[in-house]
Amino acid sequence: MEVRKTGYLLKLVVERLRVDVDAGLKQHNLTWVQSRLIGFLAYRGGQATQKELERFLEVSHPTVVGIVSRMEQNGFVECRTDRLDRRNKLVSLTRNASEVSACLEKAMQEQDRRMFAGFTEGERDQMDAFLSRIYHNLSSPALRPQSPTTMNTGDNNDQNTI
Amino acid sequence: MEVRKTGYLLKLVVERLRVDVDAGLKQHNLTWVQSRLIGFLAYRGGQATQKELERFLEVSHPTVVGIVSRMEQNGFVECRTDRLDRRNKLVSLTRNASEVSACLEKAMQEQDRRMFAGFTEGERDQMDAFLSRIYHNLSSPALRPQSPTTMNTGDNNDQNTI
DNA sequence: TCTTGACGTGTAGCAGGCTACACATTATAA
DNA sequence: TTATAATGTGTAGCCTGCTACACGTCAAGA
Repeated sequence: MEVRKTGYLLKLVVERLRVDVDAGLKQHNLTWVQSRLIGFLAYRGGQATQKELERFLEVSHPTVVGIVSRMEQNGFVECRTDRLDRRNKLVSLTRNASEVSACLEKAMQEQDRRMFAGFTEGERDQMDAFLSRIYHNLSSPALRPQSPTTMNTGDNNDQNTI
Repeated sequence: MEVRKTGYLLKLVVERLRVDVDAGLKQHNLTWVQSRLIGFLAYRGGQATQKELERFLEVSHPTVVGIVSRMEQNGFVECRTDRLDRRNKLVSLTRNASEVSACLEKAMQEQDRRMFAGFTEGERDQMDAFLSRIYHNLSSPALRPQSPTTMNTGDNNDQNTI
């Protein structure tokens, strides 16, 4: 049976990764994407607009709205309107979240260690290179004869340093 | 900033892959997982129980229930109770789905070609090997000092030939 | 100034994923 | 035979993701 190809293997690995990360994060009452949001805010000095979160997380804006509102409800972030541009909604870390933030960084490193146990430096680099090539293959609409849908394909987010 | 690691790169690639596949499948009013379900049923001669689907798709049973009921509503599958074991729910392809099935196989091959454009045979093999190693690293509970949660870690589905 | 467009956000509704619980049916053991 | 366990399915409720649409705010041009 030809169904289980590399693409599916990729999906399996990512799902396993998500489960794994979520398991470690459960004690903090956080999910993967939420922890990434906290990491980003911490890096940014504790504050960002939803638009910036959207670009960093690379998800749609309604998704950000949902995540932020849940995190606000759980006391991880606070929101207020930007006085300089009232369109912007400023999201900032609460004291509680800032304390959690340090643990998260450690947990991520542990995760990373686990994931690549037995890998040499060169193998990791090669893996990254493969993934980047695949990503770019899938991003380029040029090689795409089958369905010329005018989808989000030409999205100009490709300045991402992936 | 140390947030964009290989794990995240993996996630990005898979997301891109999903978007790409869904775009091609949209014309058939199907999603990725639905197309995989059809592929499996076709391979199985057109029929399987929900439990078998669950194992093949590697998702939870409520997820299967949702997918099957949506596909039933859209006329891709039909369901009936197994007379030999009334616990089983037999899911079978409709004539319509069988016709679509052939297109899907072709689309998947095209997808695969696109994804690995520029890869040598050896590089593909290496990629697969890397992914398998990562998968197993994440699956083994031995290397896991941080949170000894009694989660689904020890799941004995590891006879999967990944 | 006023209109028009761009931009950031919010809401509705959907698909796919999960856990936890409930229930019917079958298998097994006492 | 009957009680109990295992098995397959269903339901409730949650989170993450999407598209499509609506709305307020700011910017730029007429």
